[in-house]
Amino acid sequence: MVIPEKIKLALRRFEFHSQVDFDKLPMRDKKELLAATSKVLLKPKEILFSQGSNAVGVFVLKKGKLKVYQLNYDGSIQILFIYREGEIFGYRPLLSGDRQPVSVAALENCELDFISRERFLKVLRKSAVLSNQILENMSHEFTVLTNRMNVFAQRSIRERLALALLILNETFKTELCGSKPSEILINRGDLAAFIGTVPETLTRTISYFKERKFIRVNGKSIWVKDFENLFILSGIE
Amino acid sequence: MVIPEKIKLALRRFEFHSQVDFDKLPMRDKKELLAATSKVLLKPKEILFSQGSNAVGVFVLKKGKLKVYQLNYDGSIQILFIYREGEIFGYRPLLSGDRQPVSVAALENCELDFISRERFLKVLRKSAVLSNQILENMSHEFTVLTNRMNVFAQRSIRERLALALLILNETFKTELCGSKPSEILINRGDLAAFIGTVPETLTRTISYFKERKFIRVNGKSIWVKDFENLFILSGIE
DNA sequence: CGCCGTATTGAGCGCTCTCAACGAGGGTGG
DNA sequence: CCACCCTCGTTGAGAGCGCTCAATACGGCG
Repeated sequence: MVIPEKIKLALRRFEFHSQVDFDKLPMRDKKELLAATSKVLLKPKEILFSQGSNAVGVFVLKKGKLKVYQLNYDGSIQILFIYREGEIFGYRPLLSGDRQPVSVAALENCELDFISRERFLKVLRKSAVLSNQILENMSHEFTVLTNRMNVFAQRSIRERLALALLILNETFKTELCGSKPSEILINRGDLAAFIGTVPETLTRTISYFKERKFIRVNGKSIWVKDFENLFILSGIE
Repeated sequence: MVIPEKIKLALRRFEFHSQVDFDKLPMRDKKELLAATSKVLLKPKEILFSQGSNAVGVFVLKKGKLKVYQLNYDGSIQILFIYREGEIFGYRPLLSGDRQPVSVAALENCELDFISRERFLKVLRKSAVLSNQILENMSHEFTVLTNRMNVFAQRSIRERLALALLILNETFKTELCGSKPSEILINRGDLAAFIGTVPETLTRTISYFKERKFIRVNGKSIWVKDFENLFILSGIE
């Protein structure tokens, strides 16, 4: 079960990897940045911060998965990204001066490092290596976001789910997986919010994929079986 | 005809302003950056660069309007942003090493300055002021993009058009307008591609707004008449 | 065992797409 | 100057996707 190179390559346009490598920083900067981090622990569904709040600092996700989402006036939610271990986030509103445009909550038990606004900005201002890494990350993420926006604007639910499953197969990858399909463990409501639909429609589309043996389902968990066909269905060329 | 403060404030979450202020740069950096720019002129519909090409440099739009879009495998296009005078763009793929994720073409006669990849990166690497401005810009644009993505994923065509018209009212603002509504001059195909629909549906929705006197239409041009109601309709709270 | 939240299945409807025809406007050539 | 064409915009009819509402099944937990 090896994912064809062609698919991996195309998927990169849709995958975040906001993984700043602190080891590349000069030792002095690294120490200053990481010296005074504080640990944050979250239980499933616990909210880290909410849309509209002021940005207080930067977080590094050490363990677990987070959802980043927006709440709409009608109560519906849209999940914009799902972060996995290693991801650094929360720096964008710090830099632009905007309020938090999103809310962040835990999908499972999470462990995070918190770096305060002041400390982060101080190191950023003087460290060219850090600011270059952030620039590089954000540039890529911007590309990813434009690609995803196109998908949301133009594609059917079936196409979006096909793509979402390929993305989540990466997000849920662990060392144990190797090249095997990941166990995508997420409840229907969250998955629906991620592809921008309602749980009923999602369930029907999942059944459609299951019938055609594109995926395997067991309880909440989903495994991709047929990467080729999901890729074709996703229509990302 | 004054736009209520509340609406202006909410719209900021959806407006780009990638306007790097070169005057804030140290004179030496500014000179180095701008010394060797070359002028580019575009006629309407002319393509500046295409999706998948390598990033060759950075552009500053001095005059005119550009569309930034993606072409889908089925031939449909999605306009992601519309740039106006003052906007700087093209630096993101330079920084992330991605290929151009988008194509750029002129909506009207355009005049641009071109800064080569090497020169831009050279100045960026040593100028903290420039890299901070770019960071700040990109952070805000990221926020805008997440907000727009949510709209595309969740909202009806009517809601999207209401929002699009409020955004374009800003994009098409000139000194002449003052606080008066702008003349939004864009053909139906492009406007449809901007809100993620087809021209037929767009026309019907425009008629709907026209009947209710939310907008005024003359040929291709559209003027917003009722900001309050369009704002409510857009559902961005 | 009963309860509550979550997932599935069904029925029906409305929005938006597709396909097709027609109209308006601008440019070109006779 | 007029006839023609080509593109763009509008209008109409019909179909299908995806939403809502409602009922039922499932599963973890007290």
